[in-house]
Amino acid sequence: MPPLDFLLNPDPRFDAVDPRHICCHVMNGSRCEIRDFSMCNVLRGKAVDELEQMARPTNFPPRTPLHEQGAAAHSVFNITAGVVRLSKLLSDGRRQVFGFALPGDFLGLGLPERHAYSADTLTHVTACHFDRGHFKRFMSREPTLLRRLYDLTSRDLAMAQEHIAILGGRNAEEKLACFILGLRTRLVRTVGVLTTIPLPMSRQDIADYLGLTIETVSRTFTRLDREGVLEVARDRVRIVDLPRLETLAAT
Amino acid sequence: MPPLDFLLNPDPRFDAVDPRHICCHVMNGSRCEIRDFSMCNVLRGKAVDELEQMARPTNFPPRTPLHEQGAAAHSVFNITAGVVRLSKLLSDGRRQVFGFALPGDFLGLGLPERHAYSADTLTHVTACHFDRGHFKRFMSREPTLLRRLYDLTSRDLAMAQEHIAILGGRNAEEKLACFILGLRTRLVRTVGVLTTIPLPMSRQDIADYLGLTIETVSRTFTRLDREGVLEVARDRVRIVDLPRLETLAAT
DNA sequence: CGAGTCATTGACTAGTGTCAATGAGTGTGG
DNA sequence: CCACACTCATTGACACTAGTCAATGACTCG
Repeated sequence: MPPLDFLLNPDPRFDAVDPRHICCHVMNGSRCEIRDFSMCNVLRGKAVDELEQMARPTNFPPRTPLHEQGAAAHSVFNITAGVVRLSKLLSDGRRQVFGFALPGDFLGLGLPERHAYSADTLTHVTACHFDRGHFKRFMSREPTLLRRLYDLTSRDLAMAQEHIAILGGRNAEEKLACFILGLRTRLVRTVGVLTTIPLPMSRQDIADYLGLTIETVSRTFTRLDREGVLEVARDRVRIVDLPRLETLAAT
Repeated sequence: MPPLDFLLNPDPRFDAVDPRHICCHVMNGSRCEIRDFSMCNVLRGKAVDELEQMARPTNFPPRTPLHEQGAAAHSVFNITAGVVRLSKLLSDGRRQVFGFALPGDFLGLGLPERHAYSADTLTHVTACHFDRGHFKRFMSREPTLLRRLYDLTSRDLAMAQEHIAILGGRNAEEKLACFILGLRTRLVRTVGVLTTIPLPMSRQDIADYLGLTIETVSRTFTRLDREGVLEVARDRVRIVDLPRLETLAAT
């Protein structure tokens, strides 16, 4: 799947690129692919250069923590490639997955003192790394950026409410349909419309996102496959019957 | 329950009070009870007066809509007394309740073009009503207010994530324990610590908040009552065994 | 090639949902 | 003031979805 290369496999030459011009103007030798929809797209002129000076481009291998729940928050991140799992380990041993951050997503929106949840890479990930203190001060000098982050937080809140509605009263089939279609929608901005949806997360991650068990996720995938709605593989699903999937999701 | 009068029964003489000084300084002839923790508490001097000019104090009887999901958003509200249910009717006929707004809460945080959900009063409610356009312009002139609303939105996002964790993997007993303790915590800022928690919402509302049915809510209340954890009445519960309730909630 | 991880499948169980009847509380009109 | 209708909550019987436990299969990595 060539259009997903960008998402899943950042350029290995990344490390060689001049770090002073990676984040908001130039990346991998060309224009930054995510700037159009990223948090920094409201900045102009000198402010962009200033943000660039602060940005430290960073490369994470798969299954690496960007930050841990409860730890003091020193950093905020802007994801430029790859997929990050946002989750929290609860006191009863269960893990709740809140979502999967994609390129263009900003981690650390509320600028909290301590991270409320953990962020771990599922794929190779490249991200612009900012010192939280520097970023906070920069934000208070730049009301347009503050306004932008406010809107992004509002969007995240709306997404969380969608998530609540999915968890609140749906059966396993409907939950899974919502999950696939939600992922599909969010991938549009980076890779365009897809019929094959990559699943870089494990069945356990999907189960923890939907409030199900891994067995139920597996069985439900199998059933949707048998019924000709999806073609399920370990790391991707192909949408065979979009109308029926949409009927199941029925938001 | 005298300390709950403020929450549930606003002063009937409310309408008679000089409307020019109701919202942020003076209410019911005395200092505004919610200003300390409300969105406007970051404003000083002239800005407070300006906000007051914009605020239209409004009185809503029980079971009245403040706004409907999907409707164009003309207003934002700051709740000064009473309880408001935030919910959304889904396409399958189910109703998802996202939460219950209490005095000091601000409705319309993202300043969206259209309301994403409905807001209906459960009790008598008094609220400062603002024209959305005026408020938006005022906010862009007042970075401290923008910053404050940003923080409030981040707090709402954290609450939504709590809600997700509650819905994600708990049984009915744990969900109900979380609900009661969550309500208790949020009531602290207005009425102080309580052992008797008022329940102005119906069993159906609780069920729709927790992703359960009304029957399961009822049965679970009955069991917690039999086991000596709660004393359940139609419109309130008394916490008899707080430690056991906290064990059940086990966040 | 073997160990290890992750996903699938099956058998059984437990917790909720569904359907239906009863009970309690509230408001209205005679 | 009481009777009635109406709404909401409780309780019971039963069904069914999803969870639990266990075994097998598929894939990856050294």
